[in-house]
Amino acid sequence: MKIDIQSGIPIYLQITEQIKLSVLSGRYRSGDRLPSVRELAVGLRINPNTVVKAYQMLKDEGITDSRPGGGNFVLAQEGGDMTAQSEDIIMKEFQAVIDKAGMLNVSKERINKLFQKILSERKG
Amino acid sequence: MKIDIQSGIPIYLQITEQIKLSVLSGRYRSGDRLPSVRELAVGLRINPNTVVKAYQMLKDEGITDSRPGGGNFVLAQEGGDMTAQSEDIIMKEFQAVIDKAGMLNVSKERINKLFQKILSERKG
DNA sequence: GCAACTGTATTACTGTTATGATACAATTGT
DNA sequence: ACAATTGTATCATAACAGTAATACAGTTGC
Repeated sequence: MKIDIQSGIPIYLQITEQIKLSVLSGRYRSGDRLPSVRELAVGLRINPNTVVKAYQMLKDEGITDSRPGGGNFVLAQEGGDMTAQSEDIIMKEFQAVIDKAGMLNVSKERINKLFQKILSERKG
Repeated sequence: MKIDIQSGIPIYLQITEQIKLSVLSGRYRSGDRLPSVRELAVGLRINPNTVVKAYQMLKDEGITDSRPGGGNFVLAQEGGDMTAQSEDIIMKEFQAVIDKAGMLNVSKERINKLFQKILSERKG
């Protein structure tokens, strides 16, 4: 897990975001245990209370559950087609970038040109 | 100009961001006067001090200049190919979305499919 | 000249984010 | 049983974001 202190995005949100992505990608599966509060705090060199806040949010959103002495565990994501959820996220982000490109007067053709250039550099 | 209170992004950053984009797009040209501090504050229904902070940042970055009693004016952007700068911004954002799609195990072909779907819905 | 506007400065208050230290109760592993 | 680890709770501190009210100095327009 990576935290960007400079980004201005609250650390606890960066943590929840990345764990959500990990669940969507299958990196975390139902029943898996997250790193303990103190363990993750040391690993990221942040305050344990910040991790607590992130874990509390995940619990509130029904993504994980926790037990004192036990840990934080990923819950089964009921009724969710993870592939569809992933693609929804990506499409929304594409929409935002395309909108911004429009504001900057970049033509549709040029947008596609730039995109293909970036995509072609990607492996897989 | 639009401000999203819910986004979590500081208002003064949203203002500087949008004015920078307006300069890049040619909507604001060298010598143009920005809305006055109070005027913009009323228009966006935010505190004048928040606008002051945004305008101060633009001044610090050499994008505008200000005179008491006068206003805030856009400075000529020396040595900058605005088209190139715009495309740089867009490409970096595409890169980020493609990276995230990769983390979510979306294939290169599928990424392109999703992108074309969004782009085709765009006019222009 | 003068009123109305401009940017700028100061002080005070609230809420959020993050850190730091400490404590307690429940689970785990041996 | 017992030590170590776990989540949880509390209190204090600091920095930042945003609001609010007020004041001052310079420019503009009539």
